[in-house]
Amino acid sequence: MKPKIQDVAKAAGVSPTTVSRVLNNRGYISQATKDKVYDAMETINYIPNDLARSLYNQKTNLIGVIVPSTSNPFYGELVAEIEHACNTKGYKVLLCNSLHEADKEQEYWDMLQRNQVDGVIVVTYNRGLVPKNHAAPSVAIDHYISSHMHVVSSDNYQGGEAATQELLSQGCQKPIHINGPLTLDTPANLRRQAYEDVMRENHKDPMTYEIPDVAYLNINMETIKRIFQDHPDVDGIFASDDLLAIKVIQYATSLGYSIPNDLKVVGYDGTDLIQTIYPELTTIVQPIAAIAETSLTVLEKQMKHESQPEKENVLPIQMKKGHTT
Amino acid sequence: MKPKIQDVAKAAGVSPTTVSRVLNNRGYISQATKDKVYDAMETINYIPNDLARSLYNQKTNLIGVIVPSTSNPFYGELVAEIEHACNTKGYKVLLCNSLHEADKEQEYWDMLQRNQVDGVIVVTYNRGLVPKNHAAPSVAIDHYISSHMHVVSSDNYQGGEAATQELLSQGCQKPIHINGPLTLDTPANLRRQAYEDVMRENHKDPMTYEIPDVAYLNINMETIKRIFQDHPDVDGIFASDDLLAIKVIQYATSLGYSIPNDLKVVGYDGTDLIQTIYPELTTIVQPIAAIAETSLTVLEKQMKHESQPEKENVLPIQMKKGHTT
DNA sequence: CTTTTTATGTCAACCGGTTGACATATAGTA
DNA sequence: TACTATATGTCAACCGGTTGACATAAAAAG
Repeated sequence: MKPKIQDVAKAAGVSPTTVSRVLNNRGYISQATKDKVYDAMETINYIPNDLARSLYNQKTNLIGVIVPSTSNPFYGELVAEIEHACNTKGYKVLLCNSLHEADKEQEYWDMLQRNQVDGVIVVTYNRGLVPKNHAAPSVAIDHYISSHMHVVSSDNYQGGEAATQELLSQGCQKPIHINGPLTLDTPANLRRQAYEDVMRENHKDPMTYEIPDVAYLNINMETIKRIFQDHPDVDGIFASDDLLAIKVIQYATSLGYSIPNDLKVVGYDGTDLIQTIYPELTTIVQPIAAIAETSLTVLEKQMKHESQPEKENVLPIQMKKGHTT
Repeated sequence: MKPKIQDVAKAAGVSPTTVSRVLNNRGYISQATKDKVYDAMETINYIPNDLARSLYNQKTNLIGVIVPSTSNPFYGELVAEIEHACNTKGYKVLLCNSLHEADKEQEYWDMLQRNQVDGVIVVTYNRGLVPKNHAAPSVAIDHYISSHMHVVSSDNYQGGEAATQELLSQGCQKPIHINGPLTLDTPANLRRQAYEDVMRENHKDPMTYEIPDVAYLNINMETIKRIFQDHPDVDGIFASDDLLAIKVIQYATSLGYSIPNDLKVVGYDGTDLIQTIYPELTTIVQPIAAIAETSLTVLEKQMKHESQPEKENVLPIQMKKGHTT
């Protein structure tokens, strides 16, 4: 049997209460006793049971994180940053990959609640899933999950502006925007809005294509092909994520387009990974670490009830100019 | 206050024991009572407390997963597959990113034990860290952590053979191997061994370079530069992972080498991501999903004590021929 | 030589759910 | 009618650690 506090007490020749006092730094304890207790814990290999502690304390230090999938580099990096931020502050991460499936998201929410998580960070696509009785602090990254949930995102409008202006300033006459499904109510739609606004400001007709499927890596090449069929004279593309941008570049290159001479391409996300293996890509860099930290801060504010966090937290993006524009 | 079993009992007009019986399908319960109980749970928004359950049951259904970082696509995909396998079988994943730091790994092991995880899946680099008293089932992926820990890996020797033979069969006279730090005691070193064996069988001198640092994405370009300085006539490179292979290709291209005419390159890992954005890369594909599933199976066998799992589980690799060889 | 402060022990309740033992009552069956 | 299977209740112990109340005693301070 695993040693418990009783065993430590016996080994150290003190009472269980004293052991608990040592462990929680409560009341008066002499250094000698502390040493005895720690020695005893060492010799009998005592490991505190956080389950029991959490049950009594009504605090688990668990944070649930729901993302589509860590196999996508953006979410992989985001999760790594969230986990890092959590670890720094003593929280532990329960990881959930929703795979864009609504029922999975729902199951994960329930699971996290059953496990008494102190908070939930969610990057997910399906609205209205959050149980109405969900009392745990929660924050959504880049998505409007429900009207009363806090949101952290990067400045998608600014990003859309920067991308579009980059294409125009590089001389594109007919830049096209490709985005994900607009049925999703996400701040990322502001990227498209910004594109359209900038185009109109420049007296150009915005032209957008929509990728119907959000399934990861299952990028619908049909849409990309259609763009080049419809507009062989396209000279600029603003893709709503880097993978899409790379797919566009590959397809365009296969058609004989020279990048950036015939066609300029801007991506979005700017993960370390893509920047490493595709450094030539011009892209809008999201502040992933800052998003992670801000999300946790928002959660903590909710937990401590001390100050009401901002409903919407928007973080600045950066443009990273490569050789594709 | 969150509703508890007592509240459900009151709302349903039954005893707490009956509610528990309904929840755990124990003893005799009439359908009518079941319905009453479920209805009551619904109306008062009851959510079972898994902490309390786990405490009594001595089973948390938590699996600890320690990887260097999910920001690396290989680990990102591996974690996604592990989480998926766990979810399918009712386990939950506590995620730990060790960042290759020994003390972090140690802390995570301790944390996982305090949280009473049912098992640990670890992909880590530092030997001898596992607490001697670590009783929880555990399995290492691709690394020999301690002499008595079970290991799951892909067939690294076969992978090394396949990669080297591919280069030779494509006419390389002087293929060079680049690998990670050999101080790490990992089955991945078999890749190098296989390379050396195949070279000798073909009466060639093996030539290997070692990347000193394991820090992610912090690939030491110095080593790559040195290879081309030392051997401008190099005509084949077998890199021990895809990112390294891509870096080599980029550098070689910048020097004016034409791939695959002047230089052929084989990578390793074959993640979906790299296959998507760099489909031209010839690489050795690790069976990531199978590794994840096997690891969990090994853990489960240990948990159930029913059958002793194999000490070492080696899964077959596949070569994916692209246009870089 | 009191009065505090420090140090430790005993005991029981509690966190929320589970389970075995035992009691009781109704419905179905031999 | 007697027997059994079904259905539900009461009660207490337990999982492992925490905490408040209270007692006691030695050391430090006045």
